[in-house]
Amino acid sequence: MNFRRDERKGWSGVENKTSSNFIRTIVERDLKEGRVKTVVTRFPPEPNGYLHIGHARAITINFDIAAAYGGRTHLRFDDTNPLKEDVEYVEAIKRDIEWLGFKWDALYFASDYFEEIYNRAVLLIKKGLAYVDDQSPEEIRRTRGTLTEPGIESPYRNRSVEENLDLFERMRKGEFKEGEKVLRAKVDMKSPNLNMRDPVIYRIIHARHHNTGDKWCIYPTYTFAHPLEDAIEGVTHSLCSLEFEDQRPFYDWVIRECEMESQPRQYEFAKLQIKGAVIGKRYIKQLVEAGVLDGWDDPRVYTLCGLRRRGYTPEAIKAFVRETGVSKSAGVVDPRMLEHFVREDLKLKAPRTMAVLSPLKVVITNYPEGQVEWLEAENNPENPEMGVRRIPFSREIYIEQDDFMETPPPKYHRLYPGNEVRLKHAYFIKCEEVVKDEHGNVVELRCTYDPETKSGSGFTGRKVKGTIHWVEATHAVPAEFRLFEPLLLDENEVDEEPEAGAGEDGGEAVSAEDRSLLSRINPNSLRVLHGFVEPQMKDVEPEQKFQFFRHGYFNVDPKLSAPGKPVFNLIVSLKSSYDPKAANA
RNA sequence: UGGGGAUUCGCCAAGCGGUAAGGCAACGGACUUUGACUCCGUCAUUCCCAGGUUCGAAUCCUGGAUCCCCAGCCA
Repeated sequence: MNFRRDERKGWSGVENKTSSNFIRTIVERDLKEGRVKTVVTRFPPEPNGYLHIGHARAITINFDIAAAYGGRTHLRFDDTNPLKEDVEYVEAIKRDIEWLGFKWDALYFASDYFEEIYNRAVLLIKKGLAYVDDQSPEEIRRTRGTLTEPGIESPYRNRSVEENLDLFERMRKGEFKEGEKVLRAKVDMKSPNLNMRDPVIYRIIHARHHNTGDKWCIYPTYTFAHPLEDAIEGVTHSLCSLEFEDQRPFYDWVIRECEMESQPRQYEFAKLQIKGAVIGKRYIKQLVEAGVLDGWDDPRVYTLCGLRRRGYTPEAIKAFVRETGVSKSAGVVDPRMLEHFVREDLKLKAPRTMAVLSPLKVVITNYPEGQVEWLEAENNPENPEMGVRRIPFSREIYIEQDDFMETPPPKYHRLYPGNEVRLKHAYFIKCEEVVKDEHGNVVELRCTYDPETKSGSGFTGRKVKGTIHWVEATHAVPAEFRLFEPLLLDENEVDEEPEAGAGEDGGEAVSAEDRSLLSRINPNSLRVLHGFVEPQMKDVEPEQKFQFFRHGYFNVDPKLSAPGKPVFNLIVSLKSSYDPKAANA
């Protein structure tokens, strides 16, 4: 075995690879042809919620592309709608990006550009390419046409430049009510692309903005603001998801007609979907309110704070996201791929320790009463640099209930009456007697040990098929274990917001979909067990990660764990080729 | 009878006219004081379908099929 650091993989064992993709191909071409000198990308979240694994992918793609070609990546809060945004989210988003390990080269707010964006709108008006429309939202919708029919031009479409300028300025001054007037780009009401049918580029919102306060009461729409934001910052490659493809012609129109010096280009890639993942804001909110989840950071949910609390590492998330690639075909990834990367990352990082999740008492009848010996145990056989620890052994220990069967199926090589197994780091023990309560439940095992078989003694007299873990009873630290299964019974990802229907944003109306979501919840998505861990685990730190021998990787829950009262979240179980069902069959 | 995209192994995904990378999963086997890890082996004569061009096509052309997105003063 080689424990030296692998340059490509680092200590985590997670490879930092990135394969070829269509965006890299484009960037390389742009660099080669000289269209672009320095690659500039951006991650532009709206501060209206918590980041999830899909964002982690967008973040990684943007930072990786820039890093690969010596460029820069900006973090830009796309805060053009004061109704939805809050500083709480800007802080949470920054924290999550930093946790992932990315450093933005610059941080901006779209709202910092409001004056500039306003001036570009004025330019459009002066060029006869934008007009103030007095139609109501309903009228605008009705006259937009349909997918197959062209739209109808607004009666206000041909107002004079002077009138438009005056009206737009008065909009800014707050002379009108919300919905009374909007500024529209004058493009083509007959375009087969609905986004070109005179899109609204400014609307009136009398609300306090988290960044600009009450300075503005008109706000640019995404459609208009985004290309300008990109151009102002000198973004060269504006990467977004597939649903914005239809938006690209207008994006280019804005850059051109607003006479922006910088010429960013938009490219779209498919969003990442994970089978069974719950990431939708509305759903999580609903499940928190219903008491199913205990917050945005519930370990069963794929928000970054949830994954973090569960115990997923940034390295694992990034490796996963990179392995997943970038393409234009919308696929659904198997969550086992993510699991693979945490196991891979934690393999060398996480100390091994023994934890009994469902204890069964074992008395070693031939071991002297009152005697305690301290055995040496390696902390990570795959990474000897992690050293050793001492663990107590005595007459009474706990083993896992699953590691004993009174009438075992074939090929069961754990404990059963008359069988001998090895206690990890300790001795062979043999089950001599089964103690039951009045209901016939097994409550205790009486075993004998063989002093000859002590671990490390070099004993080769005979072999046993099974090695099981255990915790010495008198030094055992009580601990809580939280085991997770997929949140949903079926495997469809829940990400997009459902049709708002009666309850617009934040509305409380319960739709049929909402009800059906509750009925899809896996009742076993959370199981809480109470067992024991080794004595040195008493003073464990939040977010410390361990491999519980023969179980899996666990994370110290930062919310629920308390000094002396550790609570562990199952990150991912170890793989296993042992199938109890098959064995029973 | 609108427009824009997609379609390569069970799942992601390279490939860009020269004869199908890789990862996940799965399945054999070796090793094993984790039924883990590791190791070794297997896993697309075929790229949605049908024609065509070419010495040669997953890659080019023609026609068709299926799926996704777009009618917010959301982003």
